[in-house]
Amino acid sequence: MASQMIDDLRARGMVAQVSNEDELIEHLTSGMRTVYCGFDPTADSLHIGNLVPLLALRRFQLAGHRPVLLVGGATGMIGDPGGRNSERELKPADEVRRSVERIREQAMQFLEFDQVENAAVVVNNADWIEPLNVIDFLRDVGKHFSVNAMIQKDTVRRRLEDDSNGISYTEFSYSILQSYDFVTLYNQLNCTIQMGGSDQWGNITAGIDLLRRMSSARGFAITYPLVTTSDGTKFGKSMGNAVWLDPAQTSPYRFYQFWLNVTDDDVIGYLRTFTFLSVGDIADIEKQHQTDPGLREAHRTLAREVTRLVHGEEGVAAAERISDALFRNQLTDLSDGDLAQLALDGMDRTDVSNETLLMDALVNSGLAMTPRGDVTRGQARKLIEGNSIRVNGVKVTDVEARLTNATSLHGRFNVVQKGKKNHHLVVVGS
RNA sequence: GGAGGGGUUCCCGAGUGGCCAAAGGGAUCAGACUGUAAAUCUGACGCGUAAGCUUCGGUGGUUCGAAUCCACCCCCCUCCA
Repeated sequence: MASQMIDDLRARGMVAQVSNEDELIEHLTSGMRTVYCGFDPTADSLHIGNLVPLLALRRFQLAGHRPVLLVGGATGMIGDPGGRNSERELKPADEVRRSVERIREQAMQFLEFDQVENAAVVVNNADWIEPLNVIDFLRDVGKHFSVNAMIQKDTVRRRLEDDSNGISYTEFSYSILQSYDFVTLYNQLNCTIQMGGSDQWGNITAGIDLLRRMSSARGFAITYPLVTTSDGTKFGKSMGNAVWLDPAQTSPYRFYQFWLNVTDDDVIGYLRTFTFLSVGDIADIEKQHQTDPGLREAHRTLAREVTRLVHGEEGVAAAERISDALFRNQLTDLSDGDLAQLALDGMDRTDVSNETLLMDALVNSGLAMTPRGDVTRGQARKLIEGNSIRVNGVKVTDVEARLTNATSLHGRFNVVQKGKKNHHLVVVGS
């Protein structure tokens, strides 16, 4: 069962490195184990990149192990030098605290907490790191770390070798804190396995070393590859913005659309990583996809499955209602009620008064965003003159065009479209 | 504290007195093609309808004119102490 679990993860392309695989499999097979993964509060919401470890923890739980979700209330104050080529800006303390709370709540929906013997646990490393005093920390923990070894770690070395960026002592210390987390979780919860992104390998193995020295215990590391896109763009960005799990920041519709628009080369891999469909089922979908990629069945499945995981069945329904209305139907066929429903479903919406200039509507709705991220009238003008705007399915190239009750669907609705995929519901008042 | 190197528009990176709103590349946005895909081609890419206005770490100065020269300050990197 448990050894199959590693095999399954591997088949899904979710294993980058494993420490001592044979022993780890034996370890996982011989009982319920405790696995932890840390999340630093770098923002007040998790984003789809965080989905990988979150779902991996769930996979462990489904396999009978106990997942521990660590929120980095303390380490988030420091900043991990891993995966970065420049020093992090420190976040204000109260901002970090707020993020910790939000992230904790968001992450909890992916795991089972009640009524199972391997119920998940959420911890915050601020609970044991904040009480530390410097002397004790340096004597008890710091003593076990060799600076000679630490500067060999990839993430540190890269920063030491870079002549335009150094590394501060603060960030240099990050890995010590993370190691100490591992030891603490071992002592408190008998946690023996740490999971993280492949950029965490150095930090995790440092933890394993510390665990051996301080507690004479054996720890294991398992890392997943950082998600990439086949065309080299940054994963998890949609229109330049991160795709968040928080529905207030990324609506279920936009979330759904993100997955639906993944490039062909990535869709199968994402099905493996981001859904709980079996590897066999995914192979069938892949075959189908190769036969007729134009059908986009793989994309539809991916979008539906992941949206369901994050936003539930209702989120999927809302997202599909909007998608069908905007991409499949004739807008003019939609009834008053259909359009009202789109607003309820979370389609982006702006209210304007009768006789509003289309230009103003573009600005107010935020559609007139420059490549740089500002919303300007100039951009609104360029879009209209550049043949990029449709209102209710009809191209509008007149800068003077107005939205009025008379031109609106059912006297008030306007689906304003920028480019092919950006739709905004502009509702005209009286 | 000392010596040296560096801070240019979202990023990288040219530019060393006017021809610079600032080369080139990337990213991004849009148009065409298509399958709400990729690749490709085209256009846009500080703000403004325009006149013009605001940018090259900061503040002052030299000059008809500065991102470019001078002074002081701030920040980053390397080495020395």
